[in-house]
Amino acid sequence: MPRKRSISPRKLPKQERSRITVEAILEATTRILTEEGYDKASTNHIAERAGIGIGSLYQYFPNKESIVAALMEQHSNEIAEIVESKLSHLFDRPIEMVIPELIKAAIAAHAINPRLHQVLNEEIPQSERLQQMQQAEKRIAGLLRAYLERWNDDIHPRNLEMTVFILGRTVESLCHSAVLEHPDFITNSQFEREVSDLLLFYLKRTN
Amino acid sequence: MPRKRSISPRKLPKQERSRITVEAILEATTRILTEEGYDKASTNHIAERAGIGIGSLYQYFPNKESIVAALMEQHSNEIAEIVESKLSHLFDRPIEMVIPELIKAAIAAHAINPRLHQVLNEEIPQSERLQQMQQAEKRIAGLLRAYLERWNDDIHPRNLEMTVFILGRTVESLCHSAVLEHPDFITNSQFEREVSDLLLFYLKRTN
DNA sequence: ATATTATATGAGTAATTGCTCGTATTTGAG
DNA sequence: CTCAAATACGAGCAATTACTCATATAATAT
Repeated sequence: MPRKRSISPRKLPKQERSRITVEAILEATTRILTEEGYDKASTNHIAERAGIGIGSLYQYFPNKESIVAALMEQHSNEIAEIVESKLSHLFDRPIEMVIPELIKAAIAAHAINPRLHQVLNEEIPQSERLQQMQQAEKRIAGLLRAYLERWNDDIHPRNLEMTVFILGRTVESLCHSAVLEHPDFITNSQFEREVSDLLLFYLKRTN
Repeated sequence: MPRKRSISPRKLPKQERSRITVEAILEATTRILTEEGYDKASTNHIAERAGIGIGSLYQYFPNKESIVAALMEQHSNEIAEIVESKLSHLFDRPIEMVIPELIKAAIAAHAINPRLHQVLNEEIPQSERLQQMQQAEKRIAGLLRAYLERWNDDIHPRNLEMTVFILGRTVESLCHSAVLEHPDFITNSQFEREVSDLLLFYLKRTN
């Protein structure tokens, strides 16, 4: 009977000081990931930069994997919440209004901590990167699908599933790369405008 | 004077048997990366699966980094060549013909070894992933820019640099994700058609 | 004050890592 | 055949890794 490698915390902090310890661990991990990269994020180093003993770290996290998982869930939720809160009001608005807002939201979400987002997305070994990260994308894909279905009379995509995929991937990929590789694109609103056009002409096409 | 960590081979193979050894090393590394992931690719393990001694490995590669770098350059060249050879004939053809071919080429390029492409793109620590990988994208971006300039009278993008970026990123990202996450999309030609529409309506827009 | 629980600690361990170096074998030129 | 150059080898080292455990301190409850 192979014991599953647990991801959940070893024990929950009950006093204030331990809450601070847990926070320090997550903060230190974030700093290391963004400043030094994933391969420098050893548990010993995390404890050191958090200013705690290595033993304390293992009081609350059963293994290294669970620390990164906690960080992913946190970051993933922040992103999904930004997009969801911006789009939830716009369900009955026409697509010309929704798409630009979606793009603005995606850029804002990526601007929280671009480097952390990059490391979490690109540097974590597959085996550790559970579904947690893609969970945000799933939630957003659900929103998009619901929206497209609600406006079915105006948009009528050839293939709903494929359109949701193209929409989601394009927005995510373009905003992600732009924030990291072309911060100059983001300063004015031209980039938003271009990406909006890309998607709007596609969705509104008639044939 | 800090000695730079070299990437180039320690010595060049001069006899046939050493050429075989070098090939075995690269092949074993590819197999490990695709089957077991980057974090299982230790130099000892590579030598073992290549059927050679660890000492032999270090005859031709100064360090682990250089093995991955060699693999990246190889893979990167294969991809760039596929796309370039397909597009070089089409410089004077209209965009309605070129875009679908570009997408077909991109899908074909990603189909060579999708899992290797994924690991090389998503699992290698930033510090090791030199520019070599993005070199293929740079070459392709150059082609796209030249094409857009040649058809400047028909397409007149608002911002050439931004349009090249959007074009390149969208094609790469959609083909990459589709091959890995939606192989069912690839079997028929509907996906090609959809992505073509996405880009064509954008490029041909008049306003 | 005492007992119980929660929290903190870091020396130590077993495993793995990238890599060296002395030595052995094979090859091809003269 | 001779011999220098090319190639192969792998035991072993220093460094790093994830993680344990015995012990100590602090907070809380009674």
